[in-house]
Amino acid sequence: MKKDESFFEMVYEVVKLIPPGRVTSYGAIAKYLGAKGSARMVGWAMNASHVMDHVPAHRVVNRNGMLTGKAHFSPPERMQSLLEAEGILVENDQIIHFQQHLWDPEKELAL
DNA sequence: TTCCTGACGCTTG
DNA sequence: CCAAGCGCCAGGA
Repeated sequence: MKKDESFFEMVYEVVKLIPPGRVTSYGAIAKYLGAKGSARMVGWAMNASHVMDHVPAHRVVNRNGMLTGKAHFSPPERMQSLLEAEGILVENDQIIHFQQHLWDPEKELAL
């Protein structure tokens, strides 16, 4: 992997690799990047994602499958709409069958 | 250069 | 079981 890029750029690549209808957690990405304890960095990177590149940040949620970052979308409901458009049911800002849609980079990419 | 903040996660009370 | 606090790393002021 390219490590010359900033931390958030690496996060973008992983998020972009998330297939439609799948979701992942900040911690999973952080762990995959080696910053297992720094899930916040992933979320922080996502915040800049909407400014840097078109990253499917709506496919990234916290470890509970809760749309904690929805507030950063425009409008916030956009996040849930995008997820439901991919076949992911969301209720009360929480993904239904989160584990079922979970896409773990360490498992899927099996690096 | 130093201090503060942040779309999280885990441990402890 | 529910609530609160600390720890993580990087960027901006």
